[in-house]
Amino acid sequence: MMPNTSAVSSQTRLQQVLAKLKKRKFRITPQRLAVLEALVASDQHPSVEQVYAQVKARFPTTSLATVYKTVALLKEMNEVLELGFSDVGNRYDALKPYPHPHVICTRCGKILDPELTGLEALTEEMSRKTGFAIVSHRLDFYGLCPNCLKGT
Amino acid sequence: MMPNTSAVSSQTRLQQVLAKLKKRKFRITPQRLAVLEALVASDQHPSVEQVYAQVKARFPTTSLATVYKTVALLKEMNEVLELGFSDVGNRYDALKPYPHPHVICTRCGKILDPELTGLEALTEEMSRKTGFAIVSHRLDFYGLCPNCLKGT
DNA sequence: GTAATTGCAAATGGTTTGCAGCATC
DNA sequence: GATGCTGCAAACCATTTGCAATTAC
Repeated sequence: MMPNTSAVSSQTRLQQVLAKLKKRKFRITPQRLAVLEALVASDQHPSVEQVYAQVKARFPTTSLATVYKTVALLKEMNEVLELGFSDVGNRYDALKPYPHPHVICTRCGKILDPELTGLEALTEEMSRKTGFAIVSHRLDFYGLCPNCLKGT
Repeated sequence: MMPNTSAVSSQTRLQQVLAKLKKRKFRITPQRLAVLEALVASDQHPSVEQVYAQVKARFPTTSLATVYKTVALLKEMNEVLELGFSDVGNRYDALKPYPHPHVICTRCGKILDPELTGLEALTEEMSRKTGFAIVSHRLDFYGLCPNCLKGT
């Protein structure tokens, strides 16, 4: 089954995840809610530290460990996508928690999630040439965004 | 300029890198040579620990730090490609030290480096849709290899 | 001979864990 | 009220670093 790839507002997405947490009988603590809201607030794939900073602004006693634990929980529920970068550490995407292509500007760090029609064909080519049954992928492009290109 | 993507024997590749090290006046120590040979001996993208184990078999006094330092040097010279995986840590490819697609079997860990003709078109589509000037990428597929599929 | 490299041990940084006390349901 | 969650501090693990001794050139 294909994931729903249409754009979802962060409000809707928040409600979606809250419903799944409740269904699985996890408690909705203020800290969890704040972590979730921070995750869902940005399409720029925030780091744990960035989430922590936002959460701490509202709940100053929150610990980093709690943020990590919440992220781990969401990861386990497949409600957040973890993107590991060897240079810049882990980033998270709670808006589109399924594999999808990224373009990352190596100058300003901006990230876009374009829809690529050619990806399906590429997966098919891969499968045909290797005999693998493909279940997932990771696809990131690196380069300069239009804005940073101007200043070159 | 496109990198030379044709298959290179590990012997040839070893000589290539040694020549570049000499040209840049880096010393060819026994430890470095052993690290390089271990890196080039496998197309399975070894970890630092795996390289270390091989090197230690021949030079028991070698330290892990030396392996890390050599790998860092090669990375800086663009003679090894670092592949970070959030679950399994960093892996290295000294045979094809430029971005290229991988398929990874999630059961047995086997890695293949197929040539995909559709990748160029996909990069072009990405560039056209976002206005980015693409300079690099990371593309990994995950699934089950033919062998592991049989035992399913 | 000299400057680079090694090997050790200590430091680092991101992430995880154990556990006592607290808060959600 | 019971169970799950939080926050703290310590533990972890891969990687990096400082430095004195060694070695390639």
